Amino acid sequence: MCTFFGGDAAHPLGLAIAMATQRRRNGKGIGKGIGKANPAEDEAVYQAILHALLEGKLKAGVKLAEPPLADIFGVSRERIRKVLHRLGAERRLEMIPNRGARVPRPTLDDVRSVYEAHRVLEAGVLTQLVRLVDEALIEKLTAHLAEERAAATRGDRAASVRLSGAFHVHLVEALGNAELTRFLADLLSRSSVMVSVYEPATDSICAVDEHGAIVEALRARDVARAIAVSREHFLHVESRLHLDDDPAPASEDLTSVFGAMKPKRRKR
Amino acid sequence: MCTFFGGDAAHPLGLAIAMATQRRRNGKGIGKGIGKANPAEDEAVYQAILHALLEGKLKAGVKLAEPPLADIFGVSRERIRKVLHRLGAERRLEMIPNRGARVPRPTLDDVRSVYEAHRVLEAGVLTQLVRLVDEALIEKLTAHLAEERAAATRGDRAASVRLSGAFHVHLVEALGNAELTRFLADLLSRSSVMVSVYEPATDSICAVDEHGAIVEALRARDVARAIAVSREHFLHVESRLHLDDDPAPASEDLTSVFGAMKPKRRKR
DNA sequence: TGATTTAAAAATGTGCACATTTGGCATGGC
DNA sequence: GCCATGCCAAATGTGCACATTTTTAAATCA
Repeated sequence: MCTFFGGDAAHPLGLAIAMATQRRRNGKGIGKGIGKANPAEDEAVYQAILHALLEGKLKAGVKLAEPPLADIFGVSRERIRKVLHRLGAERRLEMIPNRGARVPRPTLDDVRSVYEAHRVLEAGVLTQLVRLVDEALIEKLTAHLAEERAAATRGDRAASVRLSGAFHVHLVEALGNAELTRFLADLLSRSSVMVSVYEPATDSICAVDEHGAIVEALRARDVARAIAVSREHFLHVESRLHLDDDPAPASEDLTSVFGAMKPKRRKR
Repeated sequence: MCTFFGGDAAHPLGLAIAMATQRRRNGKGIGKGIGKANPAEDEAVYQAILHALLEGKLKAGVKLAEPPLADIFGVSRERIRKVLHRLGAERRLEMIPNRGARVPRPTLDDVRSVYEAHRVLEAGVLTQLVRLVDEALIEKLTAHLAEERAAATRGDRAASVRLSGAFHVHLVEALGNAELTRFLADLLSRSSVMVSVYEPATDSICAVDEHGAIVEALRARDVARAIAVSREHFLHVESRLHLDDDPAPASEDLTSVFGAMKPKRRKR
């Protein structure tokens, strides 16, 4: 059932390969010449790893060593190092001193914690939203519901998952508060990593009706009902969480994960 | 009125100076000798700068250049650099490419956004809390109220400010959700920086009664009332926000801010 | 054979030497 | 007198050469 996934738009992978190819080859000989200023390069590597993480291509527990990544992306090791530490600061990677970076292996409690946080947050959001709700918002949400339903009947599971998460994003964004929006995005990105372990997205769509009930309560400006429905919705999702029995050895081969990008040179 | 300030306990400044003094002096001559592994050193510098930020010693807009900081703390520039970038990733410092780090200068809207986020979050927290509230929690909160009142009558403004923030921390912590607790801590730390610009803490205590009303509503398990009171409380605070007319040139002298710590050697 | 020790290889962490960029200041032109 | 331009000092960014630590493998011993 509904695994919430943040709605990222552009896929900067193409950008990554473009920048990787255009790297200069400097004679490594005597020439001490160095400092190259390319801020886009950092960003491209960052986005590539982040996307691999969000798309679940990087399985939980996988080690992200610096040398192979530097080789794959065709950049210096410190470049990789900086990105890895940044992802660690954002709590998207687990950094252990002297032992490198790993994709976090969340416990079941961690997952529950994230879902509960989302549930509590949305209760607050709805409380505030009933004060601001207008026809335009209702229409927007209704249109979104139609999209969800369409994807569901069409059997497009990927779209269903995406739209299901987007619904909740629409709710917070309606408040127009950057802090709250960021917080939700944080929760969603974290939950997306968990999918690979506790895949709650086994059976198909079930959320559309519940989402519709929330919109209905909003239209009626019935705070209590909106919160109650939202709560039930989340508890419903949480109850479906289960440990994936077959941990799936998790392909340790980073090259296959980032294989799409063409580095200066591969392994040799 | 009540400026919320996260309840930090230990003051790792002593630690910082201790580590600064015990730094080795290596002959800077030919000896290429290098790599020293001291994880506590990073942490000490990080905590020192963070605390200066949270305590408002670093005024908004101040430039945090690497060389002087490296000199003050007696560590290498890259050490400082790493810490600065980390603080930037946490959005506590404003990082501009090729132009270094500055203490952020939040707009009035930024401040309002933070307070609004706290307000919305607390609405959600209270919604969940009325389901879990028990005698133990009520007693704990009541005891806290007594502390607040004591500090107020005693005229201890610093304690009042600290306890006022701690009250809201107690509320989220009661849920036992790490994500939510972290989010609140984030909001509080951000608002503390804003105090230096829009000091909302001009007049003394006013929150104790409002805090008491929240506890009262919790005891009665009256969600609507709890949220309403909380909301009023926050709006009350927000309404007192005002732009500080006299921006106070902001002592650009970093040495005076971090003067407490004894480096290997000062300016010379 | 299995567990322990030891040595080699790989990976992480850090200071340093640069290159690049920015900011300030003086000089010169209008 | 004021703005534009060029130059110089300072600050930021980055690759590299190490040291340190961890991990892997081999070798030794019980």
